Amino acid sequence: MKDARPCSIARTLALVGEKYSLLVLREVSLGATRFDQLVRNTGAPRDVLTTRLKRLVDAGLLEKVAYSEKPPRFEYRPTRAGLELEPVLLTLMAWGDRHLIDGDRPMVLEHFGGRAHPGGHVTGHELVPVVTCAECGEEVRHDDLTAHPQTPGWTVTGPAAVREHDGRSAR
Amino acid sequence: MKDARPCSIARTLALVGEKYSLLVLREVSLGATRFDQLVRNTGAPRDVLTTRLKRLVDAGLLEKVAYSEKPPRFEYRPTRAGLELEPVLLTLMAWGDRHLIDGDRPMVLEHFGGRAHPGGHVTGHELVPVVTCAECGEEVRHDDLTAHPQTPGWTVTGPAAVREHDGRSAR
DNA sequence: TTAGTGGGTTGGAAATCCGAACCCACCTTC
DNA sequence: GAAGGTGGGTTCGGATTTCCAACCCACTAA
Repeated sequence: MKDARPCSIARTLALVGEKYSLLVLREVSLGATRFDQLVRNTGAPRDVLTTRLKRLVDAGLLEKVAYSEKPPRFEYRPTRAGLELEPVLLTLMAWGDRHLIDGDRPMVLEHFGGRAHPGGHVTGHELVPVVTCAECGEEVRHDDLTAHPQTPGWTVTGPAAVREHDGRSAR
Repeated sequence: MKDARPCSIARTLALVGEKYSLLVLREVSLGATRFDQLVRNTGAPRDVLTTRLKRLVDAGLLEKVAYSEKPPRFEYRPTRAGLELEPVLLTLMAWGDRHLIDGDRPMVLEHFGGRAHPGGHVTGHELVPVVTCAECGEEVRHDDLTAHPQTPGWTVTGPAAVREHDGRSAR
């Protein structure tokens, strides 16, 4: 990855884009925080898992917490930053559910939103994740976006073209 | 990846989780659809890019459209399914902007939402992507989720644990 | 004619991934 | 107290992938 467009997507992927990294985060989010659980549930080879865990801990996405001395044993808990990657996992899962699944989905997420009625039955509903804009509250559609690269020399040219500092429009 | 938890995240990543694949989708979403643009903007080696493009076309995320005969030249346009991965890109970018950036963000997305006033000035605002639940409209928080694996033998055990087959509700 | 461009393909070196085996400390059961 | 099991790794050699530079071919422009 020599000199590509400077981009937060690329930088994030440099951190968690290696094989198994996001699956590890999925598992710790689900509560499987121990080494052998991670081996079983992600399918990663043990040595690969070791290096992934090291990397994620160093990056501050996981923390290594001892749950036993003698023998020293650790679990890997997601930090706040790690949990904040959950939206990525949710959108990946939603896409896979929509495009890759033949029959039933392999996992259903139940969402307890809408300020649970105090005292009443607390009932959830199925989660249907959608990306919206915090500013205006609307669902984000591709055609409503315009990209403004901040680095000179890395303009965009397509339908989402930037119309910068010169009267004529791009393309 | 032998036998791991059956999961749409894993299946989606098996498709687009290889190095550069998501960057390719970023670029075609931005309008850079030609081979050498993709080489420049993603930083991928040309041969790797060739195999990635082949894979994405086969999977139906891109379509190869001729824009010149003699010599035959193609561009790679995102299909609807490909564009539907944009939420993944947006959440990755949002995370990187929040956690990885020292100074200014490398790219700002302008959102034209809220049903543009017909005739008036069409002004956008900065996009702040948030994952919400289409069912109840609320922002999705980790603690509001409960996972229900559908495959026997792949239960979850953590704070998002499943509470199956016993009447009491979660939380 | 010479140079340049778009879109690849090829070859060898470098990095990564993989599975299995091994290790060690502890706990339990016979 | 020997035998086996478990949790958490490390080490090994070999199989894949990735990388990068060089090359190729068809065409266009100067």
